[in-house]
Amino acid sequence: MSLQTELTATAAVPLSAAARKFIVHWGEMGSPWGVNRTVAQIHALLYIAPRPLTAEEIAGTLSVARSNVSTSLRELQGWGIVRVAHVLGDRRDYFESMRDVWEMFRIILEERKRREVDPTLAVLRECVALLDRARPADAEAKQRLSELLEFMETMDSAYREFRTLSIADLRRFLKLRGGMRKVAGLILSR
Amino acid sequence: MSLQTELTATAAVPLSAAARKFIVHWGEMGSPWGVNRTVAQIHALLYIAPRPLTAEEIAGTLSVARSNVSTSLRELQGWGIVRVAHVLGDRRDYFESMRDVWEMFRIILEERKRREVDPTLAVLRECVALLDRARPADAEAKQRLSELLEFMETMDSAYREFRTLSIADLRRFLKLRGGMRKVAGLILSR
DNA sequence: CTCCGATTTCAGAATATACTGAAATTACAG
DNA sequence: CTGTAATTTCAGTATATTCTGAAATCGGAG
Repeated sequence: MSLQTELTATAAVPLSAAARKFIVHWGEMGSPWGVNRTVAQIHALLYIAPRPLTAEEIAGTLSVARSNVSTSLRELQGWGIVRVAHVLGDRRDYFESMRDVWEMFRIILEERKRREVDPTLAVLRECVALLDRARPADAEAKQRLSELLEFMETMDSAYREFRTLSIADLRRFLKLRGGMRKVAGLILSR
Repeated sequence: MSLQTELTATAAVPLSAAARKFIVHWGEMGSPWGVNRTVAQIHALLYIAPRPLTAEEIAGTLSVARSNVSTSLRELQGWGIVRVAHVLGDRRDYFESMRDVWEMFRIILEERKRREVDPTLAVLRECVALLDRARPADAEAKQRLSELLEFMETMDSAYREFRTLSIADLRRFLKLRGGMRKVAGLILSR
């Protein structure tokens, strides 16, 4: 028997009231972001945990099936915001969340763009191409889809540039009070 | 019997292949954005339609129940991107989508901030306040939640400023090639 | 190779969400 | 007020998603 297991049947990590509140809320906010409750709760737990946790501990703390934890951890690893760590002399996998919120934000943005924006751009291009040789009755649809495509392409390019900024620069820029005003003054009104 | 009704049992609007492709795709993209398929499809249909449509026509075109259309239209009106229009001498409600993609983008961003970001900020503030008088064991959680709160507050302020720009300025800014580089050069490296 | 703890897979159960159709309500014409 | 088209509400049904627990797989120790 490993040193850590002792006689705990369900190895739950103790949580303060604040920690519980945060985990529950993060779980509820998951849906609009396209991740289910358990995945979001596990992420919340790992984010505030003072040390990496085993799947067993996560299951015990959140009261969900061990198998569910396994699947959810795989998804979080797929997003690239959770990774495996190991403890010397312990065969079990320990999991820890990325700490840097700015980096996490960037990764999630990138991933969502890949999954949602890129396929939509592809479809819009196809549709506009199809409508180029269409009847006059489809003129309105063509106009609308072209505008939508142009909008999304503008956003996409802006995002690509924004992505080239270092986290440090991005942070400094967003923290500037009156930053947007300055941008408007310096760059726009030429 | 009104002039428009004639003998059509299910009043469907004819759709080109491109239009169908767009509507189907937009419906699939709905989930990650927190709206269900029908709502997203109705929005897509109204967006490309050359004229306002009745609920009946929408139901016929998309093959969904009339009552479902009613509920979904209500939701779209709640988001503020669809509105009712009327035709002289016709009692029925006609529905049309907002046309300006930039304005639609702004409205959706605003609404999502209100529904997702604001409540999370409130919870994080509560949690950090609770952890201020907590045991040393919770030091890590406090640190993590403080950082997350600071990050979200920075984003929130940046968004508030960004919101003060006119659509025209915003558009010009995002369309600037090398815009981000210029911002970095002019504002950041002081 | 065998054993055993750790992990993953997956079929079925539980739950949540979306949708339908009938009934109720609304609102306008006559 | 009465009749009727238009719309909304809502209880029940259908569908989709999430979760569980048992079984299979993995992988290292001996």
